[in-house]
Amino acid sequence: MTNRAKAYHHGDLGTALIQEAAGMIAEGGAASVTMRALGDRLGVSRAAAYRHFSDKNALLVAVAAAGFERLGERLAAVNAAAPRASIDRLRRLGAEYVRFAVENPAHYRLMYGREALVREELPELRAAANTLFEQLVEIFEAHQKAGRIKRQDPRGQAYVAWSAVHGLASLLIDGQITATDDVEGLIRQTTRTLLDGIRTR
Amino acid sequence: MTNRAKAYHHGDLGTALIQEAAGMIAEGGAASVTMRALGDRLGVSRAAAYRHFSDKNALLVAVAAAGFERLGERLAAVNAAAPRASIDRLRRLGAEYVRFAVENPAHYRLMYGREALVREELPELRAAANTLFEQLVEIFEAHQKAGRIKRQDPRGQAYVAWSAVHGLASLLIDGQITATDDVEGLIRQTTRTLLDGIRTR
DNA sequence: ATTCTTTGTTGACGGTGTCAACATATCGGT
DNA sequence: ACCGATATGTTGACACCGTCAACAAAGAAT
Repeated sequence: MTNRAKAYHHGDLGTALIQEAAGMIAEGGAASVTMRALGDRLGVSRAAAYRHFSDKNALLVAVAAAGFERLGERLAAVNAAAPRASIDRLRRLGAEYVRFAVENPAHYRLMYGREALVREELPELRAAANTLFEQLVEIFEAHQKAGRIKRQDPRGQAYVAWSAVHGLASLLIDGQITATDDVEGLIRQTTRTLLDGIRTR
Repeated sequence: MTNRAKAYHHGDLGTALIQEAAGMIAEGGAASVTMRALGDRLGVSRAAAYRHFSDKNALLVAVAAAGFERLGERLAAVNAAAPRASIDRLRRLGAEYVRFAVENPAHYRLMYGREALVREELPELRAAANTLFEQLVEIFEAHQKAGRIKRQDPRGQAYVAWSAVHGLASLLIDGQITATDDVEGLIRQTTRTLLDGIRTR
């Protein structure tokens, strides 16, 4: 009793809503998430969610935030597994980033797109995205000190790298690249080209 | 009479719908486009559009197609203005691409995103996007023959380049890059890094 | 002039997010 | 053990949305 996590009638709706919504997004895209359908799936009425989230938008923001957490964990795992700060580690990070996006297309779109989420200030999401980005900047700074990559604004370098992987991920996700070709090869070519442009000669 | 363009009651609704919808997208995003609001703006009823487009989706597809046309024109202008096939021309093309996206954020999102447009086969859009991409591939092939860039699959090179500019455009558009910094500088750094990775040493 | 076809309007339907009013379950203090 | 307060869930209603069927009108064709 007083389980702290489970409470009241349903037992931690709120987190259940986030998980279920994430599942619906994975199955049918963000557009398939409906307050009514969501309630049905959880055996709860259509308005129940409003005791936990002010808005449908707020719920989706929470789902997106959970996505940032998962992405962060995967990148951290790569960081831990790869040999000490090397160009190869950068390559692996980029590849893992794109893989996450391709494996969770609708979720990734929700995280970074402005279509499904309202424009308002979303400090929660901004913070999550920023944390990831700042880590990337630090990695570039470390590589600069080690003399492996060109000395220039590391923030700019991070933006460029992020743009490349985000762009590839987006084009794959949105079906712009008819990706029956091997995706891994494309990822490899992208990271290699990018790092060739950044590393010292 | 029989003006061929203007006809019947309104006078070429259809193209008027496309233009007005494009205007609404520019002003308030794709979500602000509503059959009712669209009709009001054109002094026409909510269902009038259905004599010209089978669907709201079909209308948006037409708007997106018009966007591809405008983008194509701008890139063609750069192509015509820049000195004969040079690395600098590549740089200018990339920069112009990103500028178009930043100047028409919602329209660009509509063109390349999968959020507002339904997943169905959209041969019209695919053809428009493909035309642009194939031109890019040809440019890379020409540069390879001239020995200015590395000899490898030009299609892959084109994908990488496209990913970089598309990624940068998307991050800027969706407010992921707090772009109070000079955007032009970021564009320059991106294209320079990318080309450094592609060109011969 | 009459008919046909194209174009536009109106009313209606089901679906959506959201809110106010209501109902109930749990908690905290006594 | 009770009881009020609070947190949680339900129901009915509203406005808005895309879309369709039935209707009206305007131009084209004969």
